[in-house]
Order: sequence, then structure tokens, then C-alpha cells
Amino acid sequence: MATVTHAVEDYLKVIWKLSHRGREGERVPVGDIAANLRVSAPSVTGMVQKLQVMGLVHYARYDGVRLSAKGRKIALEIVRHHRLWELYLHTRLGVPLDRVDVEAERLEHVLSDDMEELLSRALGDPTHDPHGDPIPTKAGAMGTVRGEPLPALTLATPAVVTHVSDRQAEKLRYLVTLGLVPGARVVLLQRAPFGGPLTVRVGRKRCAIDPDLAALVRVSEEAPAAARPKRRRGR
Amino acid sequence: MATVTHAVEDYLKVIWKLSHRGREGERVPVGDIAANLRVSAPSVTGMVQKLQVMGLVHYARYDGVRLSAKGRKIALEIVRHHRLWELYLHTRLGVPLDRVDVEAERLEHVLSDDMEELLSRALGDPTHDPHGDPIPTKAGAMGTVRGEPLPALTLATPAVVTHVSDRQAEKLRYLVTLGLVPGARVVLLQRAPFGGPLTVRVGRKRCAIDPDLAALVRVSEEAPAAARPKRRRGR
DNA sequence: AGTCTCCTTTAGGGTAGCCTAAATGTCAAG
DNA sequence: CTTGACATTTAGGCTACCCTAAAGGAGACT
Repeated sequence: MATVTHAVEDYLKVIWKLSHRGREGERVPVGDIAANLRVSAPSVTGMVQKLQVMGLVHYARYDGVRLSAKGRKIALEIVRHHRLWELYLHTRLGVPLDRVDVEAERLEHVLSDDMEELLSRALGDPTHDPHGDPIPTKAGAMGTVRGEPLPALTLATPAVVTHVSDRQAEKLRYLVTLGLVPGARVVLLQRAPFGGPLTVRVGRKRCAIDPDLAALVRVSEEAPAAARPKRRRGR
Repeated sequence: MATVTHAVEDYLKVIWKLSHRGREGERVPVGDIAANLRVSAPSVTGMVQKLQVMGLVHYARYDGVRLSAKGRKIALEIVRHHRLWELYLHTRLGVPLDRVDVEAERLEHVLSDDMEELLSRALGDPTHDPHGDPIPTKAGAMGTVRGEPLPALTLATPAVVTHVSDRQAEKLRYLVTLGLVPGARVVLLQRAPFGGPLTVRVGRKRCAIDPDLAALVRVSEEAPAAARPKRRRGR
């Protein structure tokens, strides 16, 4: 059986990511993989054919790609590595939230099973990464993204940020400057009409934010287990 | 200019390591590089020729390899990465001393400048790795291995382990089981005649050890800055 | 010097992963 | 059903790094 190289891991991870955009088990177009990996379409065709021979994907010409059980297992392992490293970098080394992704991108391929175990333990066997994305367990089980989109929050109700999408680096960077990061306490103060900006209190500051951008932030009225449970004194 | 790939980094690191066995600036035989990297000699010849074109080594057929200034700079960067990771893995994740090397071997190629900075700072800008080997500074300056070989220690004089060679994994593993790791407090109790075993007190335990093996351990009668300074006897 | 041995290098190949250019399939609109 | 637009695949090549087999140099021994 051929080796699982870094490139193979990258392909599986991207296929996994892209097959979770809409409904489950979606077939992923070759072109989307190419765009995501910044690689030419022919390269993807070639690699995907190889992955099929390795039994990691199901594939039919001109009809997209699906992960096999074996492929999904590897993909989830990589996602687990990625998110564990992200959390580690952010909480232990102080790498800013908008940079952990690129760093983890390289580290995810370099984590032995032993080390994964130790890393996870050192972090307290966490369930979510610093963006609020769930970390798959060793067995491949995965929690959910918690909370509802910020624009859907009830007015004047205190809430806690549970998730910030890391898909678009630029936007994430801006959200970070606003303080809209997991754990932050927010209140939706006002919704301007006709899809106008939201007015939000973030911590002690107040800001106006476009609802499309705010939709990248999820919040929960419940204090989530991961965040410090200090909504009131007493538990 | 061609890219510095992982393979290039590995070659430079090994050339650096091998050129520091005896007197400084030694020319390194191609065969030694091959043996060290577990690669065939022709592969080394090929790569070395490439490195010369890149200006990273000086090389003449049948006459060994020397690092250029540029090559040495890169090599030291890799060594710095390696040793920072080793320290991190050992002190923060609890990876056993005899396993940090293999893990760091992969991590060393994956450390951006920003991260290196943060990692070093998080560790308190250390000067030595967990084996007691000096960590080169960002600028390329490097301290020394401290202490003298254990067999040369004065009898009955308390000392602290400052260095354990990591060259031979098997032997290192054994030394670790004896407790002969940097920071450990030792006393040389007895030297058997005719090159016979040494009797050493390590912490509270006592053990007999072959002098050849003991020579892989360096000790210092001074309590080194890195170890806890709670000695009781003078000097 | 000659010759033997032990490197080291040259010659010739292989795999992995990427690319561009050209051919081919799919689907929707006419 | 044809055709055009677009996605995808095939064909052919390139680089990086590794290999084995065979040729070539350097130093030791006679």
C-alpha cells in the first residue's frame, strides 16, 4: 500500500472540508479542490486517481470525489492535529488568532500518535479549537459548532462568542481587532433597518458592524462549558 | 536561487554536525554524510554538487565537503529550531528525554521566524537544550557544552549532570533509566581498577556503570545556573 | 612502479508531485 | 439535436530526491 504523504493528507483534508459545505456526503468537484489547494486541475485529477487506487476516495470521471471510510479517518486525524496545534499555539505560545491557521497548516503533518496524546492531555483534552471549531476525537467523533449567528441574537441579551469563522483570513483579522473572538461577552444593542449595520457591545467597547460580516460570528446566550462560567456568582 | 528544501536542511545540519567532531572546519567525507542520513553515497554526491551550485558548501571531488558561511547560517538555524523544540517537548509536554530527538527531527523544518521568537520567549530564551547541548542564538552564536566527563570527576565530590550525549539512542535510553539526566545530582564513589566499572550515586540510588558509557555523561562540580541552585557543599 | 582495496563518482532509472497545451465530456440554450 | 461554454481529463514534460550497477581515483603494501 502506497504511503500517505503530506500531499495526500492535504488533499484528503480539503476534500473533507469541501464536502461539508452543504448537505452531508456531497460529491466534491475537482475544480474546487484545485482552487482550494492552489494547484492546477490536471494535478488534482491525477492525485485523485491515485487516491482512488489507494482506496481513500470514491471517484468517477467527470463526477466529483467522495471520501471513503478510510479516507475520512485520515482526514479527521489531520483535522484533529490541526485544531490541537491551533489551540496550543494560541493559548500556550500566544500566537494571534488570525495566524494560528497558517502555522498549524505545517505542523499538522508532523505529529506522531504519542505526541498527539501528550499534546491533547496537556491542553486538557479540549473539544473545541480557538476559533470554536470542534476537535474530532481520536476515534473520529466530532462535536458541533455551538451558538447562533450574531445577527440572529435577541436584542439586549448578553451572550458569549462561541465561534469565529476562519475561512477568510482578512475578515477574521478585522473581527479580531474588534475583539469578536471566542469567549468575548457581547450584547446586540441595535439593528439598523434595510440590512444596515448592527450595533454591538463587545466587552466594554461598542462598535457598528455589517450583518454579513457579523454572520461569521456565532454566539450563545448560555455560558458555554469551554468559557469561564462566571455569569453570576455560584454554580 | 534554488529553494532550501527539507532535504537541503537535513544535509546542511548533518554536515555541520560531522564537521564538529574533531578540530574545527574539518572536511567531511561524503561517505559519512551518507551513513548519517541513511542514504546512498551517490545520492550524497549529487546533492552536494547541488549545494555547491547554491553556494552553501565548498566541495572538491574526492576531497570532502565544508560548509560555506551561508550554509553554516542555515545549519545553525536548523540546530536552533531542533534544540528549542526539544526543550519545549521535554519541559512542556513531558516527552521523555530519549524521544525528543526523533520528534524534533520533524518539527525543526516547520518553524517560522515569528514562531521561533515566541517559542524561545515562552521558554525563557534558554541557552541549552534538555541534553545540555547549547542552543545557537538567532545571530548564530553558540555557547559550549559544560562540565567534564563523569569518569574524570574527583572521587566523593558532589556534582550535577550538565550534559548527556544523544548520539546513540540505545545508550541514552539506558542512561535515562539510571537517572543520569541533566540536573541530576551525582557523586563518584569508586573507580574499579583496570578500566572496570564506576560506582556512582545518582540522587538517592547507587549504580555501577562502565566508564565508556559514563563518558557520555558530563558533570560539573559547580551548580550550573540552569539547575536548581540548592547545593549544600561549597564549589 | 604495480596492484589491491576502499572510497567516490558517473551513468542510467524510478517515484512523487507539479505544470501547460490540447482533447474530450456535460449541460443548457437555441 | 446541435452548439457553445465550461469543467475535466489526457498527453507530455519538469524538478527534486532517491536508487543500483559500473567506472574511476587515492592511498597502502609490496
